[in-house]
Amino acid sequence: MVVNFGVNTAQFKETCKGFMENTVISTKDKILDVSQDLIQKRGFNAISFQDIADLVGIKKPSITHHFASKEALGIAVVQRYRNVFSIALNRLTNDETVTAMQALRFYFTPYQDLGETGDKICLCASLAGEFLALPSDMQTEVALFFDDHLKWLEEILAKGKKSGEFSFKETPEDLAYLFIDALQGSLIVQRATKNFTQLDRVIASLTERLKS
Amino acid sequence: MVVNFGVNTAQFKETCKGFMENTVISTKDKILDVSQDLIQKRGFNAISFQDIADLVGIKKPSITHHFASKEALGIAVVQRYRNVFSIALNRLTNDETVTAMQALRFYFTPYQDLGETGDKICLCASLAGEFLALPSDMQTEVALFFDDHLKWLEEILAKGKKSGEFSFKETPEDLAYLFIDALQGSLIVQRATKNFTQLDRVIASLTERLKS
DNA sequence: GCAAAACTACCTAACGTAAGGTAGGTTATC
DNA sequence: GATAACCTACCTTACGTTAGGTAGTTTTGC
Repeated sequence: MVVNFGVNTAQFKETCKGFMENTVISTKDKILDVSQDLIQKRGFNAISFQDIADLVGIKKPSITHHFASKEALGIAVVQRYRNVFSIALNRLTNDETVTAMQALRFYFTPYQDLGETGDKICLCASLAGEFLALPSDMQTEVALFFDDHLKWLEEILAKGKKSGEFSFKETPEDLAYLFIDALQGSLIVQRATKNFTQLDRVIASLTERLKS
Repeated sequence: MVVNFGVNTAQFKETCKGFMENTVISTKDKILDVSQDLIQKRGFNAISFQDIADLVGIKKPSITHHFASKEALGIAVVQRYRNVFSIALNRLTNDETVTAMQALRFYFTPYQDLGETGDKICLCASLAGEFLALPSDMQTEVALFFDDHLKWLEEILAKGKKSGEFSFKETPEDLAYLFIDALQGSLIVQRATKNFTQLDRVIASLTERLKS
């Protein structure tokens, strides 16, 4: 199972091109991929149409042909990102054979993938960092991302507690807050301090405490 | 004891003006205060000299008289921020009468103050979110902030564990990671989701686990 | 079946605005 | 009268966006 959480879809498809026929990446998708990548690295306000165009290999005004404005592009990037997670996470909760711990371990993998890049954080964490400088429709999308994830985490933690798989004192809701905050915070801080063992240690801390 | 962690120094002094004579806030300090405030709300790349000048009540080029460049201003803001913490945190570790839990509770207060504003996050978390879009000397300052705090937290946690005040399985270093990541992440996420109980619940979770 | 029409995906050129920054003059203070 | 603090005026660069045009492809009408 693959979750596009920082991993470039276009890049991925490009790699597979030799094996998968008819897998042509549209310019529109390339723009989305490049934009997401740049936002995860530098943020929304620090990137320009020129940066994106250069990496895609088109001219600056051509972006406007696919996305009416920078805000529209930003919204499309976040919506796609939310959607990829929505599909993957729903699949997990609907699968009866997946234990709560397995689901949780799967949830960690995109964070771990991002951590390994050394220069990217979660798209929505990047946007949340400059939240008040975002167009309001983008703010809404970012907020929905966190709502989705908090709800999912709460469900999984409650499921694990009910089945006896997990043991913890807090409410599942409160523990969901701790999980997402620590994971997102970890990616942000470790990119700055360049101690890339930090995320793994935080994940170890978080999971260790589910057993007590 | 007051820590300037988001609370505007100039504003504070202005309030006290009637009671404290000779407390004149220099324009330079006002620029620093306003800049810090704006960065915590919107980030570094989304603010301009014009924004700062308007709030300080001077004209745009006058900022250049006090700070040679935007980068120089940014560095000065972070250095002052780091310094305020350095003084307050050192005072705590040097005071033998302060328990580890008291020190930790004090460490939480600036985060709680920020949480109550509803629109501000930690200066260095804001900057870390757009880390790769920052001038490299600013990156260095931001990294030092996290290094300072991680070191302090590790010390306090180790002290509390040694004295039997705290009980936890992880190393103090690993727990320090969890603490700072969860605190910083919490401010970022709750500003977006607008559920402002989040930080307090995370703090409760973190401290609860020191007793087990 | 095929020309006309419409659409898609780009391009070049240029717009108005705002950014950070500079030069040099004016005002206030000791 | 020197120095600091601030101003006006302006520069260059870059931004998002618009206008208008050109291929090439697809759809339509007879």
